[in-house]
Amino acid sequence: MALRIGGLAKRTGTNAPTIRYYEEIGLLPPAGRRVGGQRCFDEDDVKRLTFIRRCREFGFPIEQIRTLVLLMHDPARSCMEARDLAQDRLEAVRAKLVELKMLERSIAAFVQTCDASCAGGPGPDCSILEELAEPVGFAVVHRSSAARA
Amino acid sequence: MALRIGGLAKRTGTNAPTIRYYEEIGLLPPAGRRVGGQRCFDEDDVKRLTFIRRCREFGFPIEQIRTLVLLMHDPARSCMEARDLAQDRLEAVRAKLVELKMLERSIAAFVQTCDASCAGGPGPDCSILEELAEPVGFAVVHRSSAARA
DNA sequence: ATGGTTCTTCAAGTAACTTGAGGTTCAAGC
DNA sequence: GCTTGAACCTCAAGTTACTTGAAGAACCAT
Repeated sequence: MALRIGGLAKRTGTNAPTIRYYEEIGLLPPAGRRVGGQRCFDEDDVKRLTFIRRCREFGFPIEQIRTLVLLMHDPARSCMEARDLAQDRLEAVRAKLVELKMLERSIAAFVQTCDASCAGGPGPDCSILEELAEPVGFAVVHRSSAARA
Repeated sequence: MALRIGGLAKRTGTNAPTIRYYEEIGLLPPAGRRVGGQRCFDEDDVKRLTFIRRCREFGFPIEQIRTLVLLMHDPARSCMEARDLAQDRLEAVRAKLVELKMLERSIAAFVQTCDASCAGGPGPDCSILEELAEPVGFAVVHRSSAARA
């Protein structure tokens, strides 16, 4: 059952140096060692690292994860505090979603306009890059594309 | 018309140190100076920096922006190459959107479950944090929440 | 025992800035 | 003309979350 670092890495989708890094910053406890000095891990480590990686995917900064990990060991007060952290993250994620959707539209419009106006070969009249530099509002959309959308 | 760094910062929504940083790394050309040594900028600088910031909002890494800026000065070959860069970005943004949507669902479910099971006060039976550590697939959803969704 | 993979530590590098220290210049008021 | 405070200057170091590289030790299969 005892995993070496590469095994833990594979199980959790983490790079080995990242695992050492987490240990170094105290996000993971100092790993046990075999005779030769190599780290060894067990299923609890898999769980803990899985939790950490999932939180990272969720966009939690490391310091918040540290808090969560501490809260996990104090079950009496953990739940609502964790909930509040998660609520914050949720709002951040939703804001990011809105931004990204706007972004997607803008870039898609850019690409389409490019295809439409430059497909026949690049000419000196390609003004799309110029337009990107126009300081008008947020949306960066070619006029013809804006009309279409 | 001649702006100082603070004016350019305001016009483009950039911090002044960031502008200096861009100059340092050659993303902006060395700015002209007044008698006392302060940088001065003109409308062209506003355009260029606006372009750069917009690209950053789009998630372009600086090195790609450097390429784009160079392409802008070679109009004969710029358009399709810029299009291809934008296409790459578009795909990255779309992938990120998918990830974020999954994330949003997961966190929302977490918060809801928390509200439902812990609202009456924290008890030793709150296992939500435990579940986050379960290495089952990507979605981190309480079983009851998963059933609802 | 030998070779290839995996591990070890330590140091430095990465992106894209931000922050701080310590000093100069500018614009305005008196 | 002088002073004051904001805005500016340079240079250096700090930030986040890792990644990469060097040089060597350990493990495992043949």
